[in-house]
Amino acid sequence: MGRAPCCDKANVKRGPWSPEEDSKLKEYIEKHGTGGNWIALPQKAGLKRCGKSCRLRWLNYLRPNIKHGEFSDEEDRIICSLYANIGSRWSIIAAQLPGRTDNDIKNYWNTKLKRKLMGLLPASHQRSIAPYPQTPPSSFPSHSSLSSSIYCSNNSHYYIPAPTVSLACLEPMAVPSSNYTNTSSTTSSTSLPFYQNQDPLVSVSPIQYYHPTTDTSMFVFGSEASCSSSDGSCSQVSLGREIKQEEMGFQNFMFGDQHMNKFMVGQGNINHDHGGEEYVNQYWGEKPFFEMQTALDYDLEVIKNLISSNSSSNNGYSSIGENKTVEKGLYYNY
DNA sequence: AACATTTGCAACCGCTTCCAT
DNA sequence: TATGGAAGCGGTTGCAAATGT
Repeated sequence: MGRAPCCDKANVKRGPWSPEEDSKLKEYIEKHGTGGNWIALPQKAGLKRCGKSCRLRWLNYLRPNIKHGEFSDEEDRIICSLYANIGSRWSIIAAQLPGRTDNDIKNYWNTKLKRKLMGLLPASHQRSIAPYPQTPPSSFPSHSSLSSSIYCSNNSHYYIPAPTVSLACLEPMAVPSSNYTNTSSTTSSTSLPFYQNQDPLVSVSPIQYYHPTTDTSMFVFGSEASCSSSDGSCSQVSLGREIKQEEMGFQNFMFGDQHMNKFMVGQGNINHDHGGEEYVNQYWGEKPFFEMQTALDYDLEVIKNLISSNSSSNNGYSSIGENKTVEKGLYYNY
């Protein structure tokens, strides 16, 4: 039993909008607003269109201050940077580009920008990037939710994309410091004054923590899970995507250590109410941490990897063994 | 000039999320 | 807490225009 259709498909007009329809819709919304109900709007406006179609037409074409035409270099840069960090979250990307719609950006990316980027790397640089193996190396955490298509290989170094965020808006926050200053799995005090990035844009990205005294940064994918579903599984968001996990308090993380020039990815339990900290599936990468941030080279590598991993998967969704699903270049355990 | 292919983009489809009840 | 309906979102499709042969 599928869901009921949003409108009577047989009695609604489809296809391109006529100028008359446009002016009817525009006139109605300018006079009455949407009323918060797109389904009822077409009838009130005298249009034989589906409410969803009206909404799309208004948002993507008719609403004021819509910008059409060429994208600037600055817009290109913003799109690339955000795509590298959050993937195809077009609505979020669009929110950073005034006047641009998610549809516009998506079309621009798929038809122009992606190709432009794929041809942008100079040949010498392209040769320096080792082809990404289909599967992670054996040293890579076998049960980690961070795996094949997110990690990048560059010679013997493996790393995952880090968010390119500023340290400008940070709020104090207590986070575990074990395994962050020490590679051993022994726990340590959590009193270090880390600061959590509060930028709403970054809230869908790995959370960045910063320790001002030691001038070190740490990125954590996901958040402490709170279990509420009846089947005992948990949901949390990492990179804006949902991760379900069976064990309470487990989260996926990447610790970057600027002093050691190393980083670590893995999973851990930092739920202090349930037995403190425990880290599993650790993997220490040898890519200097600072190299993972902000450089355009880095973004291009990530983007290239994302593009190729997306195009090689089945519409971005393909099964990789039991309980694992590739989604837009990442796969998770659940 | 005619036809084939490619490109660009508007619109649609269906799934997920949100929110009121 | 569960449920249903509407909005939001991202992927895909269809088609006209542009370009190539």
